[in-house]
Amino acid sequence: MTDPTLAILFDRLMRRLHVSMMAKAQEFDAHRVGPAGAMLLMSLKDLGPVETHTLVKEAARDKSQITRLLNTLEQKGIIIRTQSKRDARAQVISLTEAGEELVKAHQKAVGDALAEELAPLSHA
Amino acid sequence: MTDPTLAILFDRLMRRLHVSMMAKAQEFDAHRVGPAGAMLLMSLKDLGPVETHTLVKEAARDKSQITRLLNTLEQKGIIIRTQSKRDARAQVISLTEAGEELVKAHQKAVGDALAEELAPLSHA
DNA sequence: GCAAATTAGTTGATAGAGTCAACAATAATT
DNA sequence: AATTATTGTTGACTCTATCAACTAATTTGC
Repeated sequence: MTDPTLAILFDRLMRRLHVSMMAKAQEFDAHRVGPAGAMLLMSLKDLGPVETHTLVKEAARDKSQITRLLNTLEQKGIIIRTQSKRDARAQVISLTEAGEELVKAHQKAVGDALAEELAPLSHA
Repeated sequence: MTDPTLAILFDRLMRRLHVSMMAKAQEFDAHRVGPAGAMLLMSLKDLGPVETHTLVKEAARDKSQITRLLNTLEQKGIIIRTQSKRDARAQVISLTEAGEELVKAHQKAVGDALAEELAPLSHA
């Protein structure tokens, strides 16, 4: 068994990160994808074009939620869905150019915010 | 700037923890306080009896939500609110005996789940 | 000591995220 | 070939988050 207060620390960290990001959202979140969208985009950036079910596992969210997130991202021209050649049921999700731009901004913002939040904890 | 993928890892960890806890909830969450309630109880256990605003800062949640969480916990006999002597506006929140029992079970469950989730990551 | 500003906590309204079950289409199993 | 599992979508519902307004009490600044 691990110290359960670790979970509290992580929870608090993520919460602070969340509010910190929301506070500065207008600076980088031009397309208003929100924190959930940002996480998904960053995963997509790391993984490269992948099928939806891979994103479901990666993001540890319900598949229904991923569907809906992808819908809004697609409408905004941030990702595109293409038929998978391997599996006729599946779709391959890719970042558009606009998506690539956006995800860079998000990565920077998250990285900066994380650094801010972690700084006071780094000696603990 | 810190590596933003760290945020994805934390997010995923907390999400997995969440589903893991929900899956086994009937084993320990007799009062059905849910994940949010569990976190609050564990904070309260760590801090000892404190005024509400301290919990607000600790949990990094909106105060309105803390109020509502405390309402349900109070109704279930898990916490009690007493007038603060220091400040007539404030209340001191304490765990009842039932609360103490419950929080121990939660701490164990969170600790175990965390250990499970961290195990495969420990060499990364 | 008193008006103005701040803080503690509650309530209401609304939006967002999570969960769960059902479903159609395709793929894998045996 | 028939059964079973997987992929992704939709609908319904609950839970969580956010924001503004409000009362009451406390600090602050003059």
